[in-house]
Amino acid sequence: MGRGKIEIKRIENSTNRQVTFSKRRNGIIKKAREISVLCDAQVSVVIFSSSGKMSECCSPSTTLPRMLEKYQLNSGKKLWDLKHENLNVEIDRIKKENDNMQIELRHLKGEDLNSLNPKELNLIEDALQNGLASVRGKQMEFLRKLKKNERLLEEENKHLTFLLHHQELAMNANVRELELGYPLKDRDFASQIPIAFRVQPIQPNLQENK
Amino acid sequence: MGRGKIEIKRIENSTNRQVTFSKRRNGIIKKAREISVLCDAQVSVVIFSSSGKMSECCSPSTTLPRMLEKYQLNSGKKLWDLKHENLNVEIDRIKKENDNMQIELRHLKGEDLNSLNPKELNLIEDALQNGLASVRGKQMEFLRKLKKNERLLEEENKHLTFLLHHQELAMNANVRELELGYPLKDRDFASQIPIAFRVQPIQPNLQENK
DNA sequence: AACTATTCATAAAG
DNA sequence: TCTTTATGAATAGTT
Repeated sequence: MGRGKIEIKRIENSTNRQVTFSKRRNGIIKKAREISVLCDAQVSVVIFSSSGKMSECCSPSTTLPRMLEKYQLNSGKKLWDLKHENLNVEIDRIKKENDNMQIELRHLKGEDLNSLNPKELNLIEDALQNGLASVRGKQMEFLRKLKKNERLLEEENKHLTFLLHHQELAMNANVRELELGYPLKDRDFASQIPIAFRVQPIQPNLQENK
Repeated sequence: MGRGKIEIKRIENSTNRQVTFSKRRNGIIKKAREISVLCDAQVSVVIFSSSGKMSECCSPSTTLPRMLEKYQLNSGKKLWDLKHENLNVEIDRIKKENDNMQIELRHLKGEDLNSLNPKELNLIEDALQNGLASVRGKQMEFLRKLKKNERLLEEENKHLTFLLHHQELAMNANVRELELGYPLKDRDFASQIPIAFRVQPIQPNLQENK
């Protein structure tokens, strides 16, 4: 169809190839639409050009996924089930792992022990003792840290209290001096000291961890 | 194309429809092959007739699954990923469960305790103590069962020994009687007693479980 | 992208 | 279903 017959083999001229592709692709898609209307058929066409550009066409009465579902049913070939298979295998693997851990956890919590023999019980006992030792070690560590912290804060508190006391004494002496020297001037100097710098009661907000 | 132009609408005559389907389907598949060769394109055609019969055609350079993979990449549309999605969600769910259990297990075994606060440590300590109590309870149960069993076996042994002893005495008396009555006949009656019925030393093959 | 000579596809009939 | 055949459609090469 055209000015002369052509041989069905790859068109070497790139431009020609591209043009022919475009024409024939349109032709195929048109034909696909026609058969689907004329013959009540379901058609799916997917075409990739050599440059990777995609064209597709699917009968309006269906969708590509539905077509492919039917395809699998009809041909027995698997299109995506291979991937499913892999995922299912993975799921099974993890589930098994899960079950094993679940059992181990239950045993460590002292559940479902009836199926175990004395040797297995001993292993679990050892694991529990080790765990307990570690946990208690960590607790002791915490306790030591807290106590050390408490001690440091107490010392700092003592020091601050001492400083405050001295400052107060010095200030009182100063005020008295001012009162003697300039009885009516700059009298409320103390009230100009910001609240934050006044003496506060010691309230170490620490909790003992027993 | 043919004896007169046709309108593109469903062919009502069933036979005609079928014939036209067959012809046009062949035409489309031929065209698909041609474009794939001429233009170095990848083509996939899937056609279902109204009666459900399937035809397909795919460029020899590829496969339908690969085409569909490319299709998804290209179009962003999901063909089978909906199912994958579900499986992946399931996998994630189980993996998360797995991770949580793994962490719990490690904590119970006294590992990775640094990230825990004292309250959490206490909870783990409690769990370990409960577990230990249960395990030891079960071990004690075992021990009691074994000891009880041992006692029963010992008693049975004593009883059997007693019976054997008496039987032996009775037998000896009998033999003597026989020797006196019939000095030379049926003399080795004792040697005819099967080995299994002879007295055996008590060997309780029990292990103490400490 | 449009044109056109030619081949191809196919509708209808056998 | 297969073949034939007249005719419209598709398209290769050209502009």
